[in-house]
Amino acid sequence: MRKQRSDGQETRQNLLAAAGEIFAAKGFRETTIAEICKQAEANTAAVSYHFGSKEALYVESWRHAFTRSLSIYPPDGGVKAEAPAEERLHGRIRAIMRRIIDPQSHDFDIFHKEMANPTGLLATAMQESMEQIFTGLNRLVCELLDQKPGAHEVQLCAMSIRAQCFGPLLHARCRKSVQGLPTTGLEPLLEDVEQLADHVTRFSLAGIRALRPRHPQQSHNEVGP
Amino acid sequence: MRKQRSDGQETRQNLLAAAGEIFAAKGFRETTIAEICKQAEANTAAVSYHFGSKEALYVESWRHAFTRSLSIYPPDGGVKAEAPAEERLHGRIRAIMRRIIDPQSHDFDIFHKEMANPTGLLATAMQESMEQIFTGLNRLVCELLDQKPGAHEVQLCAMSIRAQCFGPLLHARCRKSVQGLPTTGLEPLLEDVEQLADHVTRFSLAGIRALRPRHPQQSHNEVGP
DNA sequence: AAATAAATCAAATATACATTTAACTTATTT
DNA sequence: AAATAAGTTAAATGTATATTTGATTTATTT
Repeated sequence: MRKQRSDGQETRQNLLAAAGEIFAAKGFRETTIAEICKQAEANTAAVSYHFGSKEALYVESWRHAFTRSLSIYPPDGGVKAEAPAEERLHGRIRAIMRRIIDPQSHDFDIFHKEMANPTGLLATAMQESMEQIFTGLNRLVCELLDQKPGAHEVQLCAMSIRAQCFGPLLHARCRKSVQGLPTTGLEPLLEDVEQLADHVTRFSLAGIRALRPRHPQQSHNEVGP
Repeated sequence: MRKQRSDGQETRQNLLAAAGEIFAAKGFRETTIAEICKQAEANTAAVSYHFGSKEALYVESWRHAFTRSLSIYPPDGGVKAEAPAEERLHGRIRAIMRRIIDPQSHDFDIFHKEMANPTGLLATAMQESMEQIFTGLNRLVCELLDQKPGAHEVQLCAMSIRAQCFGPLLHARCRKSVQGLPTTGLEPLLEDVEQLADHVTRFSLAGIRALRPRHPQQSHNEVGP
């Protein structure tokens, strides 16, 4: 067994990085191997050599981006498991939002484009990845609602929260990538993720409480400013 | 001035219909003129002849789809302007959801793909169209919050509501278009739009009330089953 | 230093597709 | 019925781009 040349892994990494960035910006179909290779300072044949095909590079670059992103933004947002449920929710919401807004994170852009325009290539990889983020959120909602995981209310509330995290930020990202759009006056709101996270947390806690089976009124601790 | 041949307008309409359907399913770039023309039973040169280019057909087909959709699902959901604000909110939410879920409506699919993967061609057309739907919702939120249109709370709450309307349904649509995805057990929830609309209304009204400047407690009429 | 495997490269190949062209049909007008 | 304009058509053109090829370079081993 012979050692590999050192520059082999380097081009491979360069390709992964460039691919993540460009696939995120343009989606699978509109991305050309030529562009990726130019940015990675590699020859076009390098993709075929290192990954086999454009498709395989696509999948690998998604995994790469997601792994990176998950390690930087752990799903619990760094909030301790012993903290009150309200704070834990706030942590999770912040984690999702920070991840999406981070211009270095490309996994959500790729994800979004893949949802809108499925190639089918990421189906299983994404399914697994998303679960890592969402099951924790689901459990937390169970706890807040005081219900079993399967309950309709739980599914619906979790859905409401997820949607509020994704929607506005993807919207913001999109606006940036198209120039010449008239501004709507709510751009500053979208810039301030912390404020957005506070809002979604408060809004959602109120929504959850409204659905909770009537109990002796419990902790109404608010989270946020 | 000479009369036009009747079959001209017919192919034109066929092209618009086919284009809406296929652009919605595949997005601009992955759609080929050949496929549209095949479905419209027209020659490939017909696009050039009737619309000038693929780009122009794209824009026209969006307008066509949106106009149709708006006339079938008026933004107020058919709820009278005199009805209580809670019911009017319910109506608007239902209208958005029904429109998205209708398999004959292609405007939201095109919209979504354009957001994810902007061609830039629809920027202005979409801006105008969306406003028709959203300004009404914004005014309503103002009323519910008892605040001025520009207030941060209003923008944030309106955003929360919009996100809850779009997110789950687009999600549902996407799942249908990719086969071989493991089911998650929450598909039935997504099928039942009315239930979903009820949930989002209730959840959001609670969220809004939590943000409302303290007043003598007012009408707490619930909407839904 | 020679041998070898890994990696890179420029150029060639092949395919997919939007658009154009110019001939051909069909309906309407005079 | 001849003339004309609208509309349709098959085939041709040109461009973009994924992938392959075979030669070439580079680092490591013997």
